[in-house]
Amino acid sequence: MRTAEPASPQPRPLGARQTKGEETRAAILDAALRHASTHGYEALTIGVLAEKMGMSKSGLFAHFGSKEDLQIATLDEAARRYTAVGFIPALAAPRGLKRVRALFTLWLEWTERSELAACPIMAASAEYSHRPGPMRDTVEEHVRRLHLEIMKAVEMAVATGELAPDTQPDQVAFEAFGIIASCYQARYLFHDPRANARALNAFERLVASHQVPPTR
Amino acid sequence: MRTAEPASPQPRPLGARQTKGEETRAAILDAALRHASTHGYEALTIGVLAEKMGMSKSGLFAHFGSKEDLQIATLDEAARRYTAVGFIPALAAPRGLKRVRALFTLWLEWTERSELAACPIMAASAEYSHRPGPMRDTVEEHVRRLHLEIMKAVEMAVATGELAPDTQPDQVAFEAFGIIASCYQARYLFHDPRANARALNAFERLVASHQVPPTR
DNA sequence: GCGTTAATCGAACGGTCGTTCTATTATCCA
DNA sequence: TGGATAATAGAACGACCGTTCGATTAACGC
Repeated sequence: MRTAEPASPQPRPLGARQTKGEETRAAILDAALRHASTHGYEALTIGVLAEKMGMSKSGLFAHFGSKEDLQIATLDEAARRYTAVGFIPALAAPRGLKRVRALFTLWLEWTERSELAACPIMAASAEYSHRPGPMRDTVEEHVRRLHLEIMKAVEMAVATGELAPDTQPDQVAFEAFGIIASCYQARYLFHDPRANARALNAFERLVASHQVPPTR
Repeated sequence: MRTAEPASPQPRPLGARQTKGEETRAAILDAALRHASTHGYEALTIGVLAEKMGMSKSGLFAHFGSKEDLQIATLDEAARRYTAVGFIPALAAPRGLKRVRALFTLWLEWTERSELAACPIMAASAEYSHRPGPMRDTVEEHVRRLHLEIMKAVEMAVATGELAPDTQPDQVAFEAFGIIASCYQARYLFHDPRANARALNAFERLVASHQVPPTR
């Protein structure tokens, strides 16, 4: 399926100036990400992207070994941005419930903060969860990693005594993912202006149900 | 975008035998639904479908006015099946919490009961929620209808006194959708055998949090 | 059974797809 | 600044896309 191997050039020494090629590649991935987040990863065609970038098909193609590599690189770029915009900042919150809350709220907001029309990771999850292949493997890895991070944050909230000791971190992560997914549906399919409020409401009820009861 | 108008033939008088054309069309929609539920609606190409059916492209095409009509007809067929398999049977349960529960569990199971690889409605929701057009409008209508039905069932459970009077039916529906979505992700992306158990667990916690407290 | 209409086929259309070449230009390091 | 190399362009490929059309075959109502 793939051709040669121009896909990922060696990472340059840190701090080195960006090559023209790296610059172009980054610009392509930016356009690809925006396009994929509204039209899906399968709609990432070389021709459309090349026209959007004002360059030739073959010129654009040369930055990636194949269309599949372009798709994967776009998905990886999405994960990189989420990590930078929605995850790392949440680690500034102190361990425990505050960090869990920070993770959730940033997660809700990162799409808008990144000026994307939708969450490109959840979109990829829906698009590829049923289709074996490298794209499915990649998105599974990214989503699984996020799942684990949420579980870790919940575990710490149990350790600090803010959440009940019988809290099941994986169940909490499962339900948190559901709230996010439903929020996206309310936001984008229903154009419901109360989508975020509903999500926050659901999250607070989720947390409250695991908080250590005052009596007993 | 569309050609003539062979799309939907007049509905025959009830009980009349099925025309050869209607039969073929139904068989096409069956194949289309199975294909779309794993590969997405955008992957519903005339050529692939024709080969799957063992007929010519133009022969298949003649049953629909355009590719878009085929996609919409496939989505409508999905909704029709869900209604028959996952919704109507739930109405056999008595009004109140039992019916809410029946709606939820059937909803969880209808995909497997229909031998589909995924829920074609949630898949369509994810695929088109960001893309204006007839497909988006159609899926929005179907999902909205389901949303309303769940709200109605919850309202009845409030009326029977099984759920607290301050229960917000739309919030419950919002969270129920989330649980279903997360279940699908766990099932299909993670291959988590406990996906259904997690979903039922989450649903029971959702219901319990709205049940009338024994004291107070 | 026959005539009419419905259903299907086969070939062809202009387009776009991903990909491969070769040639040309731009960038970068010594 | 020159010479090696990276980046891009252009044309072409075979394949498939959705769609049209005219011819052919099947199904149906009388």
